[in-house]
Amino acid sequence: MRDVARQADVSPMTVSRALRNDPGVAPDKRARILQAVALLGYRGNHHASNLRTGASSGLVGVVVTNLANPFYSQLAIGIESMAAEHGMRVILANSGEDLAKERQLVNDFAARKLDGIIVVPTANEHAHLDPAGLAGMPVVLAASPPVRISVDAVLLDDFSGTWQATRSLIARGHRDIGFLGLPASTWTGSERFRGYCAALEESGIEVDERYVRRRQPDVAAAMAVTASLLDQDRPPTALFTANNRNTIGAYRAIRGRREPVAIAGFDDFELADLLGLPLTVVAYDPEEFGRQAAALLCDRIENPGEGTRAPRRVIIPTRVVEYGAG
Amino acid sequence: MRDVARQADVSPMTVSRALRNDPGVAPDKRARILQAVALLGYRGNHHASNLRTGASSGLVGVVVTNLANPFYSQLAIGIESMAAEHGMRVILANSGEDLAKERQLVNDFAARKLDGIIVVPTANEHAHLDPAGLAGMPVVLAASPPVRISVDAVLLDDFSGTWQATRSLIARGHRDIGFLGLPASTWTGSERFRGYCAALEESGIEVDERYVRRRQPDVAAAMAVTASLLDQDRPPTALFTANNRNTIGAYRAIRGRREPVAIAGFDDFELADLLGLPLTVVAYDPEEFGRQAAALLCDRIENPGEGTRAPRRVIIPTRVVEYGAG
DNA sequence: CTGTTAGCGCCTTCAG
DNA sequence: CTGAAGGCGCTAACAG
Repeated sequence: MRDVARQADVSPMTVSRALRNDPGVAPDKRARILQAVALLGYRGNHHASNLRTGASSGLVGVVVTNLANPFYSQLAIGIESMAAEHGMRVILANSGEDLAKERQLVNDFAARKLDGIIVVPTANEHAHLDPAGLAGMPVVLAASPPVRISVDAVLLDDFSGTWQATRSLIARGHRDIGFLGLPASTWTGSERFRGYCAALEESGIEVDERYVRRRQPDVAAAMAVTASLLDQDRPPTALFTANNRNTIGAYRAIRGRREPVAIAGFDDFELADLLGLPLTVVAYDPEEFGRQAAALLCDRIENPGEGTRAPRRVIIPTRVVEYGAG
Repeated sequence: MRDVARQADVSPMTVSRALRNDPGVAPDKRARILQAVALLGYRGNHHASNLRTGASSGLVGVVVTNLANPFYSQLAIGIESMAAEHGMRVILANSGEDLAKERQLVNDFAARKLDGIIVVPTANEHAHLDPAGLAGMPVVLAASPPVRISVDAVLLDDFSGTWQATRSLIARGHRDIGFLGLPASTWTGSERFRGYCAALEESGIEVDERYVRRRQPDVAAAMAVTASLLDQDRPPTALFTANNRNTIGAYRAIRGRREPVAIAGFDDFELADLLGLPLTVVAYDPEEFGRQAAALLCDRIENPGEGTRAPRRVIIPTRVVEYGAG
């Protein structure tokens, strides 16, 4: 900056002002300065500027559990687009469902003085996500409500989406319905199981633990587990699958079989309508989910005064979509 | 930091050293310092530290053209994973195929003093991507070779992948083969068209411009264009589709029709094997693509001395996969 | 092993 | 409208 000042024959102070579009710089000097900047290829230093102003870094951190799941990529896309509308950029990181890594990422983000973070928590342990311990950095949780901390959250309508989709299986005459779920300790895992149980109960069907599985982290595992479900005595005639990985795995396991098995699953996905099996999905807009999370966060960032305002919850609606046999 | 120093009854310098795990701090003082840090909830300031050391920010920037295309999300996943192995984080941004936005993003990244950037260029104008104009910040291009600048690049084997896939259509007796391409000015668009032409030529088939289309940015457009291709006199009996968006759009347009149309397309995608049509795809590993790009970049970052070393090119191999009729 | 001094590049403040 | 002085939080380089 000194070099630019010398080149333009003004003081560094004037350069600083010109570059920030401060009103009150003589047009001719401004022109000289801009020319000098171009000539020297000068580029400001955000670190120095942020250090002095203590100003925002213009960065939002995002921590998700599994980027390989298209749901999380789409979430990231939604966050990125809303953040861009607020002039912010997104730092993306993957916790891989590892609580220690999540903690480390959050701490790193706080040290970088990010303006805020959006986290899909891996576990129910949220103490490290309390803004009070993060220099007041706003936090928004996605897909899981806060536990013993007070922050905004965006959630899906897990319970009633699952409930309705399971009902639609029952309405088609199924009574032996398998459940390919998520770990019971997670919010989505538990809410979706609750929805499944509620639908069975209201029709007087008992939940049979022989039909319930909860440990299928990827498509291959879901395939294997589906096969084992169907190979037992009196196998289920239908399945509820708790996310898109399970739906696709179940579909792959079923398609080679003689006896038809109906599927209802959480998450819509591209080409779901073309699978050539009757398929019910609990659909919602994952990008909108991300946009809502970013909107909550940007609001907190832009209105820091109201930091003590009650935490908000946004519920993303779901709808049940029936795909025909193609 | 002063507060911590006072609390621990040492000088700020010692705190600084302790926090950076400098060897040569008495264990008892170190313990006192860590305790004080915990008590006060102190957190270092990256901006100040970076300002002083001029050191790396530990951040890699990524600019892609269209995050909504799963190819780019997977690319980002690969970059994120390799960057994480090198202790770096990723800032993700979307240019939306807008050159002005790409320029702005790159400039912003340079001002933030990122350690390096990976860019999927929107156009053939690359002057703004020259490290010489970016304070020496390393740049790696993805999916497009550098034009009039000297930087590393990771490319797909666009030409021969397309050539082979088109040949496989010809081998099955097709001679009227449509081409759903990408804009001719892009590298991938041009290379894939070249591969298509080469395959036709070697079999003595003339390229018929009536069968060639290049402006289908999304699935809906690809569907509409496919319908118009097939509704002309003497419609093509097969199609080569230049990316996954076009393949899926073409598939959707074709499946309701009476006369069968074969498809070969660039990009593999989930569920491609289940579409119930014979489908040939040019497959490769998009995450590996991202990992290779990040590896090139991290190498440049970690070995800055050799900045003048000749630019490298990594070609990601493709293979042709034939999916049966399901 | 520890503290002192000085300054990274910028911006707030105040005096011309 | 412009410039001089000083300091944001941290850490090299040196001196004890």
